[in-house]
Amino acid sequence: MHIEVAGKALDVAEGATVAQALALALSGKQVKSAVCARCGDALVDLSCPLPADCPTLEPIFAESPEGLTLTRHSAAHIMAEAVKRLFPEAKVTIGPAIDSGFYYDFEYSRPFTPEDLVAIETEMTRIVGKNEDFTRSELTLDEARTVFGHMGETYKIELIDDIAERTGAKTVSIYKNGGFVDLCRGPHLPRTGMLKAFKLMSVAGAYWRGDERNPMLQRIYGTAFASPKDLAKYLTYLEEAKKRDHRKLGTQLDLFSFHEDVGGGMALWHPKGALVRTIIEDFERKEHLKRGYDIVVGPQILKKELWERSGHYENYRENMYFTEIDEVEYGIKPMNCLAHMLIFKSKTRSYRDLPHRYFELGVVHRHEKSGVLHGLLRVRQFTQDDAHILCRPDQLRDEIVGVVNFVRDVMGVFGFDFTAEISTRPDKSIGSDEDWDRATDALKNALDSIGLAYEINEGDGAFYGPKIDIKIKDALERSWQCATIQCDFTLPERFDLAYVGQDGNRHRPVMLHRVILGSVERFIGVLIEHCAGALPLWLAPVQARIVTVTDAQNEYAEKVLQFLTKKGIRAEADTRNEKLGYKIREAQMEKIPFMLVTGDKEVAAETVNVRSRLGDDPGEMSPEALANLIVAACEEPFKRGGMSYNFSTFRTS
RNA sequence: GCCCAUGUAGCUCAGUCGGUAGAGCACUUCCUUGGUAAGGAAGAGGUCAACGGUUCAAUUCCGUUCAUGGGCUCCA
Repeated sequence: MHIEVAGKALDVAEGATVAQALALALSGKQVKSAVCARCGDALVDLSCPLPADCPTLEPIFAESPEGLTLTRHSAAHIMAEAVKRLFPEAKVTIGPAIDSGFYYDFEYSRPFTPEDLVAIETEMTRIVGKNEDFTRSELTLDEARTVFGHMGETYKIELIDDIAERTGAKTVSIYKNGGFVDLCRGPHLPRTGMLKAFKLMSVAGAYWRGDERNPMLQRIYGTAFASPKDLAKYLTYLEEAKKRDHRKLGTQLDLFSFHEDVGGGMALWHPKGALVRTIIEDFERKEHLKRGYDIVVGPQILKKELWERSGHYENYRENMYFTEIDEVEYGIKPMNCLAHMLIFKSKTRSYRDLPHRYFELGVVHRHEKSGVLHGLLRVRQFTQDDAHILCRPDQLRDEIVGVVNFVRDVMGVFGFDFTAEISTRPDKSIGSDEDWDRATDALKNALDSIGLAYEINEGDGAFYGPKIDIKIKDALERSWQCATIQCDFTLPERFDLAYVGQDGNRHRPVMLHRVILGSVERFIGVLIEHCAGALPLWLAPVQARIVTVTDAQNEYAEKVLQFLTKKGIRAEADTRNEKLGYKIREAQMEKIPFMLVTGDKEVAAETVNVRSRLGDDPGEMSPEALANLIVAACEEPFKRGGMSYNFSTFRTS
């Protein structure tokens, strides 16, 4: 038969295997290093006979994304083989490749221990060393049920039934490596020996099919790469991420803490951390005022009846805290919208005055499940930079544009790139098709007009309206959801919000919920990891520390400190009786942007010798020049978005 | 919420196969006046997360609670 192999047009004998076909176009070494092949759109095993309808054949190597996924999937099978050898009673379930490696879920009478992991890893190494073949065969459903029934693999039978029902398939494929047989779509590595680099990472509980009503299984996580070098690189990356962990840095830099006696998910902000928050919040308040928002403040608890009217009591009660005063039940707010609605409703509104943009740095409480709490990234009390925009339908698009531009400008200040996703109407939702179409179009339109690319998540919107989610990317390429813009058709309806139109009639306003940073807590957590604790100059709790060489310079240091403080710079003086190197080290570890070395030479010249935490030392200069440098550098990040901001304090002591 | 692991000084961690504990850093005092990532000495600091049980005796073993960490979407 006539096909194209790796770009070369060739004649391939009938009945040839994929590997044999590849060998016609590639060197022996290349064929040996291929893990599978792409035939048309499908991936096929090298050992398979060449499929009849296969116009093109391309080798897939371990280094490619498909090759990596395949390698990991095969690693999962090898791990399962090892587990079945060591723990014959264990039942296998599923074992896919994932972004960070692979896992396999087992049912076993007891949890696997770290010692078990070591033994399993050793067994895997042995299996790799034996270089067993992965062999594929096709079975009818009944044959497959019999095979797995004999082995007592009840989960596999459940999967077979599920596949039959879902796809209508008449046959399934199984793969065998060593003594281990698994139901699997494949393809796989030709031989176990081709697994060059793997490591088992952790054990965890996981529900069968992710459903907490199902039995808890034992999941073993591992990772695998095309080469030991890639594996080492990944492990280094994990180390780096660990070093940047905001929980660790939060303690080290004395920004915040959690306290057992307070309860989970509630942060205590120390002076330095609280200062960082204060600056961010101050910037946000000012910037919102500049952009035509009004600052409002709502109460922390509102009567239960109000939450019933909004629908939160019905849909969100599980996540809310309640309290009682004089036999009246109150709900602690998990969202800020209710007060904003009532503010709008407090008097008759005219079409002339729309839009109303209510901004609140609102403290909300949400009862997150105890198991999901995570440092500042997942807490139970947090502050949202929340706003609700109430506008006429014809203003919707421009309002969305305004919000997206706002997001872009703010993320630019912090140095985050971001991407946008639009989520459309889910199956379970309220509102007319017309409303949904109009709102979804407004969201798309707004992004189009700004020229921001976006993905569509069909059916992923909230039940009350479509939304835009913004995901930012940090220095380690991890993405975080912060900003969201959500259209809402329910709340204006439920609260009977109205404005008087040009025609003198009552009209329903459109409502947008939106946050820029999302949760201030979470954002600061992400920011800390992004900058590895070295907060940008404008946010650094201490911007400069004067370090004296000996106590002979203490008086001068005090003078410089007074001067810088008057200039609005957050400075302090380290006049302790310690050596210079010691003070420098400490300041460096605290990630203070500028260390001002002050010895006899500087006193005489009335200068300071400026050392930067980055190592690009600006050198000796007058306190005046330094103050100007810092002030200018603090303003820099805001210029890109055409903004300006400056937080200055004038401490007296 | 569920599974597993962990909880010892402010921080990082040893240790006790059941006989109430130790290091380094940080802190305090003293010596040292030293030019860009740790000078030296002494001292103080702990209901061994909390509560209950077993025991002559529990920080250690068992149970419960609280907190922290890794998971609980990836569909053969």
